[in-house]
Amino acid sequence: MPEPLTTDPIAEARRQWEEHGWHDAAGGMAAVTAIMRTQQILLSRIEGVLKHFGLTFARYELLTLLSFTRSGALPMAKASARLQVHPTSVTNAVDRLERAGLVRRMGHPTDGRTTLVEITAEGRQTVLSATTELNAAVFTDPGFTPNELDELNTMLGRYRRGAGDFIDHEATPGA
Amino acid sequence: MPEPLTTDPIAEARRQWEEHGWHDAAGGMAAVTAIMRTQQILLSRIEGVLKHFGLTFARYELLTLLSFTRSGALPMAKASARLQVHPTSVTNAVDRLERAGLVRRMGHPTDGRTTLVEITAEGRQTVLSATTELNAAVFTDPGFTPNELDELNTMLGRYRRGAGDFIDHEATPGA
DNA sequence: TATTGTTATACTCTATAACTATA
DNA sequence: TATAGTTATAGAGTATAACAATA
Repeated sequence: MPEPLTTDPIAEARRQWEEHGWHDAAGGMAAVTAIMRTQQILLSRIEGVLKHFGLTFARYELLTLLSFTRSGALPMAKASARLQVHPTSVTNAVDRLERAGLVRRMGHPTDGRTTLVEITAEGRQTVLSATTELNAAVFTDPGFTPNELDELNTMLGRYRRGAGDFIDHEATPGA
Repeated sequence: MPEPLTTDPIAEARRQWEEHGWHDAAGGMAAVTAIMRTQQILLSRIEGVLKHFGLTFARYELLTLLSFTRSGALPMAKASARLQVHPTSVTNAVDRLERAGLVRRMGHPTDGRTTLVEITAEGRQTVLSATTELNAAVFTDPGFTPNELDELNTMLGRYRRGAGDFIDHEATPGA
């Protein structure tokens, strides 16, 4: 990685936006770019931890989802919908996880078309260890104050709902 | 894309975190996951616009950076540092942009090692059109209130500085 | 005819290592 | 010896299209 910058590149971009007269868009541009960059930093921290377990964030999320299920199994399409990723991404993730022995493919008992993904005992063990380390290394102190976390959860929850990410009754994620 | 969810998957994950006794990490997990997801939504909106210009977000950012330079040119390493991406990513982006006629590679006048990237007239035209459309379609109304934008800029600016993203004197990006 | 999932293909960005050329 | 950049290679996620099997 390169040397540290001596000035905030996003603040600098915002200044340029203002100079070009794009006042209405400057704040939005800065916030959107900041979200992009923050995601990058967080993802890099997370994947640094998950690497120890041979997992990527996408595969970790799939394992976590399965581990929270009563039966430990889910149809591929359900996993795709819940994780909000493309079906081929699930196929790919399951391929890798299956090769690692963390999940297993099974036929559906009544619908011959659907494939069930089931987490294995080893998968449960792995996701538990990974979560423990992730919680300690990132989630317990992600770099925001408790107050900021509440604001983020409220604000982004509202944003995601507005973007059609989910149809919710009225529950507010924050607090 | 799959059918819309009837419940917020992040709120659901948070509930599971609480149930497992991971109270200290639940809020951080939810906020971090929300940032990830929000980034995905925003990026998809942005790339939907940039597609009309044959650009990706990474290439758009490079073009924008060059267009804000006095001379319209920058050494590869400088671009890498400013955009906070890997040198090979810059090489790749410049390859594509050069093939599209939007930038041009030039030798450095005094240092034979460095390559300068210069934006072409067509590149300037393209980045201006793209910015106009991006501002209208996304940045002017990104889905957050002006107040929320300020909070995001302040909060994420502080976060990025804390993460060592840049060494700033004291300037606060928000407001 | 519609749905589920896989395969093939392709295109991102990212990262490491090996290499050339220059300072 | 250190720096700048390219190349080769590999891996990740994402996406479209074609296809098989089943409902």
